[in-house]
Formats: sequence, structure tokens, C-alpha cells
Amino acid sequence: MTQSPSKPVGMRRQPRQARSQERVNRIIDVAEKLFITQGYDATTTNAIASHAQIPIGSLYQFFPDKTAIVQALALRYSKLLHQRLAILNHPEWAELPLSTLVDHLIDISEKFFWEYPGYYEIFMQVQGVIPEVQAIEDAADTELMGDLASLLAQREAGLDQTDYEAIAFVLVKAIGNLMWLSLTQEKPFRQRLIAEMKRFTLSYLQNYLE
Amino acid sequence: MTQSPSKPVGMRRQPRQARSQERVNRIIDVAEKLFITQGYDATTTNAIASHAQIPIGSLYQFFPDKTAIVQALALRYSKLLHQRLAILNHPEWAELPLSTLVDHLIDISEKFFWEYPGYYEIFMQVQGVIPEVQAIEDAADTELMGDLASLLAQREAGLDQTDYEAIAFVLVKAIGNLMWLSLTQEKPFRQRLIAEMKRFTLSYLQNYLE
Amino acid sequence: MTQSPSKPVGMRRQPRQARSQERVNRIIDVAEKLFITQGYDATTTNAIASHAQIPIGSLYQFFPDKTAIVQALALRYSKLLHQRLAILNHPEWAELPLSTLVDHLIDISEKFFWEYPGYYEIFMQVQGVIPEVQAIEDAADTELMGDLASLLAQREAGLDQTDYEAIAFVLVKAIGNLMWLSLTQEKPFRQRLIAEMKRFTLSYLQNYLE
Amino acid sequence: MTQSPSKPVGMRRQPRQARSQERVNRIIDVAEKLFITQGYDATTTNAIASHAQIPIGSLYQFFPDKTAIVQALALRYSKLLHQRLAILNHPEWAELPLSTLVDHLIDISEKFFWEYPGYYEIFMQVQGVIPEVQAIEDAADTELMGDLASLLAQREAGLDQTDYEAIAFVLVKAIGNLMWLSLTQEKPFRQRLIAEMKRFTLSYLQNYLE
DNA sequence: TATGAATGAGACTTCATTCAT
DNA sequence: GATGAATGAAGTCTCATTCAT
Repeated sequence: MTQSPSKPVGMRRQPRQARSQERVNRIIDVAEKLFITQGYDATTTNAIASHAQIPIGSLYQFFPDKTAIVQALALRYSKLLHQRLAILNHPEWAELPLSTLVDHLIDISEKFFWEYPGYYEIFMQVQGVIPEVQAIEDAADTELMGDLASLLAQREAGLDQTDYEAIAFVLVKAIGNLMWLSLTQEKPFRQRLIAEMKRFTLSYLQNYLE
Repeated sequence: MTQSPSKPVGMRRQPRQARSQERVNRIIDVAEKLFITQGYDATTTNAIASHAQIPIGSLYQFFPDKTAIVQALALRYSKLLHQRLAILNHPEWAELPLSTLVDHLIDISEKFFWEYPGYYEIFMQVQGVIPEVQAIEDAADTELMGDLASLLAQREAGLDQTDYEAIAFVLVKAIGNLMWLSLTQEKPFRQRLIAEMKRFTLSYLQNYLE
Repeated sequence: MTQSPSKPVGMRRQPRQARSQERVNRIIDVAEKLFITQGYDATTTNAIASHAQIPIGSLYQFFPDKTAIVQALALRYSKLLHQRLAILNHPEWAELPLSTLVDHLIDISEKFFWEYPGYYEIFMQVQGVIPEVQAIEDAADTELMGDLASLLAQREAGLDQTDYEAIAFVLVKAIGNLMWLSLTQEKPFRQRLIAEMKRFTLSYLQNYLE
Repeated sequence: MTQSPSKPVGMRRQPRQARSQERVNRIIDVAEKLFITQGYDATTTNAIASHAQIPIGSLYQFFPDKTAIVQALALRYSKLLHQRLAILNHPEWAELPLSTLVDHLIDISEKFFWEYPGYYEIFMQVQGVIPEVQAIEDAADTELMGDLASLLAQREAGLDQTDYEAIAFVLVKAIGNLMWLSLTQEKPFRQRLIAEMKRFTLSYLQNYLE
């Protein structure tokens, strides 16, 4: 029952809630690491708890079961992605030259995958086993594709809605997969892959939009 | 269909071996289905055995452990892919118009993924957990990329070896991923995706080769 | 009965620990019985658990695997033997007439083997199969031989160190074996064997020390 | 169906029986080695068969079950011991000086244990688990003790039958155990142990017989 | 008679989850 | 609410033995 040193007046319950939030975050952080390094199934809830330095009983107070942890992780990724996507809707993006736009998009993607390598990895592992996670990531991808489709539609209005959707689908999935693969490549080849992604994206879009 | 060199007609031991081979195949077939529908980890060896209608002990007479089953499956995929690739080396392919070549390549890929939907799915699930499977599938992909790079080099000799390799990597991985994703889409959208893959590939190659 | 330094009276966690300790002891007790009656290999962990009236999962919370149970048992024997040996170092023992000393030693041995018939039995069974147990029992025997050698050296200083060691080895092993064998004999013959061990030991030592 | 090269006339069934006997021997030889190195339980019947280069089915034609193999081994030891014991009944042994007699006895024992290290080892392992083996080895030891008791009785007739039996029991068991232990000792200490066995045997007997 | 593939009961062990304290 | 010892269903794999060929 250690008392927190300088408990501020008027914030009685705050520390406890903050502590809880911190614990939840620690659990998700640890789970992310373990899921990536050992795989979802090989990671035990007890291992997560002990690495997070949290009693197993407490873990189950925050998460009803093991799948809830991946779900929370997926949700966190989803939110992070959503934040990054805000930039796509800035009006000035619609006016950039296409090649500059493509450069920016790929660079943003690269940054995201580099920071959150589990986004793809973990999703792949639980494919079809945890429907809730699938739903969350599908929604995230759908949002991403929607934003990309809108962006494209703003530039060149001559296509159908379904055209934009198909293009966005192809680009989002192809780039997602290649980004993820590039993570484990040697640096020179990784950089080459980034360049290739820009190249095929640009040529694919030019083929459509011009 | 191969006859062992000097075996008397009537083959005393043939039936037994044939039975064994059939059992092994049945195990791999069942495992493929279960791995796809329930996931590798959620599929128990007893479930495989009972679905294959053989006793668990017999399963372990053919496969030392559970990982050996995925390995065998990966190997089977690998061989099937290898067979399909033979066609790429036919000299006439080098002389087709680029768009026709691309059409053929995508159609072949589609056929393969449609027939063996587990190729990608299962590989993804055991990523990093069963190194042997990773090695097998890496080798298969490497062969595929090598063949594709050669095919491209025959058409247009103006690029570096590393260029062909990068292009082949990008196409194999991106198309592979999109093909797999297309499997779970409604038919109209799936067909649209096939068309997009052709467009995507063609514009990317034209950008390079022309 | 060591008290942990600054623990309030009433010990909150003591009951739980006591329960655990009691369970561990019960496991070892049951294992001892089953190992003796059915043999180490024929004794299943589930049998131990159910005879000890605890769930199998709990057994594995205390012992990482089946060998750990024999190890704990060996360690317990080892400690018990160590306690009994304390008496050998009492100075007055060095001054007893040889025949009285021998009588005492054999009587102590008999008591020990009678109380812990598994000491020898189980050790024999796992010989060379569980190195850890071998190490524990070797250490116990080594201590016993060392104490005996010292005791002899105190009485008659005219021999080499290696002589004392050889004598101690012979006596410890031969008496140990005979004690164990005597356990399964009818009472009259068992008592005769005890007498013979005294005679045997005394004549052997007299031959050396006088 | 290889034909044995030079099948002698008039011995039609002999070769087959000889082959069987040779197979049985090979099985027992291999089992002896494996039981010693890996332990009785850890040695599988299939391992025995394959090391003996005999089909498992054939093994079960000679031995109804696994215990029958140890039994056969015990029986073989028993017979070998019996052969060696024949020498004890030669009249001249009764006339040797006691110390010479003891020397001879210990040397014979050493030879036997050196040649058949499994005699003791395997017996220990199956203690109480395979009653048949226990019976066989008990009988062998009983015979040995009987012979030794007779030998002693010939030299000095002043004791009871039970005295001779007790002495023989003590010596046979103590020496058996020490011989076995000496097998795994470094050579100098092993030789020292042999000498000690002679010493304690002689002093023990002198104490009685003189 | 000889063979060895086939069998399945059962051994050891794990781990998500609970609940008494 | 917080804790972590306790639980037991279920998973992987073994191996003595059989029996169809």
C-alpha cells in the first residue's frame, strides 16, 4: 500500500485511473512486442502480465479474455492510422503535382509501418481466427481506402466511384504488403522498394488519370 | 505412374505403399482445409487424424510432429508452383506483346491461387514460427522471381540485374497479396481486381521497359 | 521455525504458504510411496496428483516436471541424512570403545533405512537416468563417507587419508546395501543381519585399526 | 528369400533353428546394451529390434512381451553364474588356505561382474516391477549363497546352518554391490576396492572360523 | 512362418481463466 | 478493487503389441 508521494488535493480518484490507463497501455505494449516476436498463440496471458509487471488477475480486470488484448491493439493501430490520415483531407494536397502527392503518400505509409510493424504482422497471424480483429482492421483499411479514393476523385472527376474504389484497394493493399515485407529487408533493398512503390503507384495512377 | 525399373507384374508391396501414400495425401488435404478454416494453431493433430479417418498413431508414423505437416503442405505447394512455372521458360513467351504476356501471367496466377487458396493463407499464419516452412516458401518465391526476372530481361536488355530483381520482387509480392485478397471478394469485385492487377502490372512494366 | 524479520503478528500470507507447503509435502509423500511400490516409471504424474488429492495443474505449479519430484524427494532424504549425521561429530563418540561405536553406527543406520526405505530403492531405480538425483545422492553419500572417515581418523591416526576413504566407502556402500536388503526379510533374519553387519564392520575395522 | 550358401544335406531344419537361436541371442545382446545405457523403460522394443537388425514382428515371435526379454537376460546371467560356480565345488578348494580361497573367490567375482556389468544394473532397475526377474535373480543368488555356505561348512563344521547362511548372505550381497560400484570407478580406486573386499572378507571369516 | 505398418490408450504437460482472500 | 494460487480440459506425442499380407 505505498502512497504516491505528493498526492494533489482534488484529484483523489485521478491517480488510480491514471494508473489503470498506464497499466492498460503497458499490457498492450508488451502484448504487441510478444505477439510480434513469439506469435499470438505462443504468447501466454501470464507472460504478458509478468512482462508488463502486472498481476494476471489485474490483466483480466481490464481485458475479459486474450482476444480482447489483440482487439485493443488493433483498435489502437486503427486510431493511430486514423490520426495520420487526417492530413490527407487537407485541401492543399489536392493541388500538389501527382508525383509529389505520391511521394508524400508513400513516405507517410513508410513512417507508419516503420513505427508500428505489428500492424500488419499481427493482423496476418489472427486472420480468420478472431473475427473482431478482422472487423477492426477491415474498418481501418476501408477508411484509408475511402480517403484515398476521395483524394483521387478530387483530382480527376472523370471516373466512376467503383473505379476509385478499385484503384484505392489495389494501392492500399499492395503498398501495405510491400511496406511490411520491406521491414525485414537490408537497408539498400528496403530503400529500393520504397522507390519502386512510388514508381508503380505513379505509373498506375497516370495510366488512369491522364 | 512411374514404374519401378525391374519389378515383376503383380507388385507385391505396391498396394501397401499406395495405401500409405494415399493416407499421407489425405492428411495433407485435411490439414490444408483445417489450417485455412480454423488456423494452424487451433487445428489439433487429433482433428486432422480424425477428419482424415486415420488413427492418430498412424499420422505420427508419417509425420514426426505437427510442424512436419505444414512443411509437407508447403512443399506440395512449392512443387505445384514449380510445375506451373515451367511454362514461363517457353521461348515463345518472350515474343508475345507485353500486354498479352501480362494477361497470361495474371491469369496463370489467378488460376493457381484459386486452386490453392492455402498457399498464401497458411504461409502468413506460420510466419516466423516455423522456420522450415518459411525457407520452403522463400525458395519457391525466389524461383518465381528469378524466372520472372529472366523473362523480363529477355524482352528488354537495357536494365541492371538489380532492376529486374526489384521489379520481380514487387510484382510477385504485390500480385500474390492481391490475388489472395481477391479470393474472399464477391465475384464482380474479384473480376475487377484481376483486371486492375493486369493494368497495374502493365503500366508498371511499360514505365520501365519502354 | 525461522521468522521473517519484520512481519506483523497474524501473518497475512502465512496460511496460503502453509497450505502450499503442505501440498508439496503431500506430493512428495505420495510420490515416495508410489515410486517404491510401482516404480518410478510406472508412476504417473496424474496418479501422484490424485493420490495427493490435488489437481494435476497444481502439481505442475510446484514441480516443473516429473523428475523434479524425485529430485525433491532425494533432497529431502539428503537433508534427513545430514541431520542424523550431526551426531557423528560429537566429541564423545571418538572415545567410545570400538565395538560400542560400531553398534551405535549400525543402529543409527538401521533406524534411518527403516524410516526411509525409499532412500536406497528409488535411488537405484533412477540410476543414470536422472543425473540430478544421482548428484544429490552422491553428495549425501560423500558427506557420510567424509564424516565416517574423520571419525576413524580420530581414533587411530596411523593410516593414510586414502585408507580412511576406502574403508568409509566400503562400509557405507556395503552396509547401505545390506540394510536395504534386510528391510524385506522376515524379522528374525533381519535381526540376524543387523548383528552380522556389526560383526562384519567390527572385524573389518579391527583388522585395520589394531 | 536368400538361400543359405552351402546347405548341408540332412540338416534341413537346422539352419532355420540356428538362425532363430542367433536372432534370440542378438536380441538379448542388444537389449543388454540398451538397458544398461538407456535404462529398461527408455528402451523401446522397436529400438531393440532395429539394433538387432530383426523385424519387430519377429522379436514378438520369440518373446511374448517386453518383460520376457529381461527375463531371458536374467536367465542367461543366471546360467552363466551357475557355470562359474561349478568351480566352487571342486574338492581341492576346501583345502586351500583361507586367504587364498578368499582371493580366488573375489577374483572370480570380479571377472564375472566385469564381463557382465548388466547383471546387477538391470536387476536394480526392474526391482519390484517385474517379479519374474526378481525370482530368477533371487534363485541365482540363493544358489550362490548355498554353494558358498557349503564351502564354508566344509572348512569349519562348528557352526549352525543358519550361521553359514547369514555369512554367505552378507558376503554375497556386500561383494556384489561393491563389485558393481567398482565398475564405474577409476582404475586405481577400483583395484583398491578389490583389495578391500578381500580384506573384509578374510577378516569377517576369520572372526567366525577361527 | 515372417514381416512391419498400423493402432489407440494413455503419458506428460500447458495455459486461459477464476475466485477466495 | 487487487491479487496470484489454483484449476482441469485439452493438446501433443509415444510405444507395446497386433495381424493382414
